[in-house]
Amino acid sequence: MNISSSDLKQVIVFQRATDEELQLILKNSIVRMVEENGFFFFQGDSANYLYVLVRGRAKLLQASPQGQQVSLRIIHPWQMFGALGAVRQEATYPATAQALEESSALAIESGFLRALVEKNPRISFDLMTLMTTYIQEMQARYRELATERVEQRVANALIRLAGQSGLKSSKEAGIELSFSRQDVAEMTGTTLYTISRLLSEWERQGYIETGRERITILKPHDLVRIAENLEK
Amino acid sequence: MNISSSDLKQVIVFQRATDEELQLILKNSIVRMVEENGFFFFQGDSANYLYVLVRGRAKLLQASPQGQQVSLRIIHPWQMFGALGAVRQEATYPATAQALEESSALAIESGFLRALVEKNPRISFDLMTLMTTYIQEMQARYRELATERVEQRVANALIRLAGQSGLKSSKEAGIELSFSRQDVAEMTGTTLYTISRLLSEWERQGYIETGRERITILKPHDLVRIAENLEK
DNA sequence: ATAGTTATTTGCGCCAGCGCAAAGACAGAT
DNA sequence: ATCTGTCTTTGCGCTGGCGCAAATAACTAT
Repeated sequence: MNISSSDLKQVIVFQRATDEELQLILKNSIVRMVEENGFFFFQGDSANYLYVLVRGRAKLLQASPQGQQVSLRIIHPWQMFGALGAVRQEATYPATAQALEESSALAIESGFLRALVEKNPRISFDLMTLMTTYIQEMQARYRELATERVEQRVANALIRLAGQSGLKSSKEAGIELSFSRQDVAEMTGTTLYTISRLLSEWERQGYIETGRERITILKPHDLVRIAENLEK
Repeated sequence: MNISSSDLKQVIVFQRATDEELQLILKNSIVRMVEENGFFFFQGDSANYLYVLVRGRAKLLQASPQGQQVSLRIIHPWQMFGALGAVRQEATYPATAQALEESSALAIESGFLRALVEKNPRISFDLMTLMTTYIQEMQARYRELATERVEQRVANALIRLAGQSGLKSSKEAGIELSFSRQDVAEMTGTTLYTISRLLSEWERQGYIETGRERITILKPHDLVRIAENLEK
């Protein structure tokens, strides 16, 4: 896998970096390949690298002391992950990054990134802006988890996923998502069983079509209606 | 209320600002006084100011479209709030800030802050570091809400509040917190009724003592035990 | 094909927590 | 001292969602 500096421009935080800086980033990083279900790093590992996904898909997980886990975010190509730990010196990753399918990521040395951020205020500002969007998204999801019922949370999660990763497959065929029931449960703070029952019901209603590790959204508008939950 | 530049050094993000910068900050800001239950800003307002609380206590709320609300954070003196909106140009506040008691805050013009951040990389870096702590806290609370039972979440919330705002009142008398049952419910994603029942039970057990808008922690260690929930 | 592995579905019983309603407690104002 | 508004408590019934268990379906490797 060869990565050029023009590829790196797809990373929001590097959009305003100079070509020299991009070259330097490439020089101070390595590509790591991870097979399906493999890990880029674990919660608690010392945060020596910041990653940019270049191929595949991954998820960011947080585990409770008892071992239950929630999914914080799905990572798509050219998105950064592990940046939180990388900003502060001697930090550890607050979450685990696991590949959903065979994936590759550029691993940039944390120390190098810190130096870069110090020298280039535009990169620093863009990274900060990215962080504000994370905070807002987490706040919104927190509110959702606290105030909304499972139906609405799941509808919202599917809508969000459709917007991020949805491939409009052959026309009329709907938006296809590749996630297991367990994955969706971890994203919405519920259980595998409840998701299975809910998706079955939605399939009966004709809103979606399901398969093994696959959900195809046929009627996005109906999901939006459920997410908004006008009646109580 | 007169604020000196040395007061401002208590603000984490301004610790490494120069005296000149601090003077400039004061020159570009005004003090706003808000009575109990009053608002500094509402979710959706255009984010023209970033605030630093100088006196009193406030909470940051996020409301659902149906009007239910959750508390995202309790704000104590010399903490910043409304910073998220202030970083990006033409943003709106993602949450509402309401005073828990008569409070004053320094309102700093967003545009001025943006300029300051651009000029002083240390401030920018410290602000970014502060944001990483918010993200981590929100992620941790999200996980907690998704995986833990009410008892544990409430115990955790009280422990957190005790650490932040707890006054060790007269020795042996425990740590006193001033929050209504409704406040605690909004912090933990549950209801007024459940909090009331739970606190009554804990009072019977002797862990806490309660009153109108008051919770006194007598046995912090027992709360920690509940929060950790070793048995299922 | 066949066997083994992993993902999904569904019946069933259960209970944590919700939320109404009404009573009680507390604090401030007149 | 009494009134008024707000906060808190508690009985009661209910239900959304959990989670076990067992069957079934779908994919993988031999």
